Amino acid sequence: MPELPEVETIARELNQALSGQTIRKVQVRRPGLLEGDSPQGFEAGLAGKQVDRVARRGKYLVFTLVPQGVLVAHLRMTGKFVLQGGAESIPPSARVVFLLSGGERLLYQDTRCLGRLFLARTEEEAPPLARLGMEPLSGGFTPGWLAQGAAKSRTPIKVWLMDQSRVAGLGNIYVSEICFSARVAPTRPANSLNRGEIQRIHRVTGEILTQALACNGTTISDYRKVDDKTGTFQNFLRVYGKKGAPCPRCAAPIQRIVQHQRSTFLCPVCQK
DNA sequence: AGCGGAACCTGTCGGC
DNA sequence: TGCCGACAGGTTCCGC
Repeated sequence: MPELPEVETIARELNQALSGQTIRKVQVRRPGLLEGDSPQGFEAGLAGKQVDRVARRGKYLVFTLVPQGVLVAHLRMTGKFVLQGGAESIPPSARVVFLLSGGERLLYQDTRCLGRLFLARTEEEAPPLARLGMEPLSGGFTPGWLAQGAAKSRTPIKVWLMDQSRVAGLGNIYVSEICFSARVAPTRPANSLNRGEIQRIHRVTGEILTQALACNGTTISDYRKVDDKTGTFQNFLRVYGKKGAPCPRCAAPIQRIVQHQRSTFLCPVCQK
């Protein structure tokens, strides 16, 4: 479910709520979500650790622990972290329960159980993080960098932008929106984009992610903030999920196609 | 290197 | 009402 703006929103809220808190006890109710550790090893590795900070890398959440260790989480499609008071009842979709020293509980909920949690000694030692590419809101994400990478690949630009080892954090919703705003057909081979098109992709990526972040992300069905509230960027989506609706630029009907087994939404008239 | 397809899971919605 | 297939903010693995 969540892409960069949603994961960043969650990371900020978790950082605010958890910094300085100690994890008293952990209950793993769905062992299949863990990578590497047994439930016992995972629970033992976290009990008594203090959360120093929570940050985002790509679509991963990284909890830095004191005295040492990191907890890494990927929410995949339906994962969410929710804070609740100790008196509330724990819902069945809570797959991992973190009991905090302050009496609150942090729930990892995940209907589809596709998410993954694991422990590592350091962020550098967490293999999936090492494979991530450029952060699209970082200074290194420049038109020049984009042009150089795209020039080497015949992969459709939508699929190229979603490859986490190239650009880390973009997913199905935002890439459809980026291609639409940049007026580039998502099926275009990455190496066919000219300088102006690369520059437009670069510019609108920053604009869209920044605006989505200001909206606390996009809620279509599952995504919730840590306080269980929704994001609001869905009100600004221009093509995602809008098959048949008039294009906001030229009024032609928005089309849905499938790329890489995922839905892509586009305007067949004004995206070239 | 790169691409397509299946697998991992569960829930919901639309059509017949 | 009920069943069946399609679809869902993602990633990884396998075979060609």
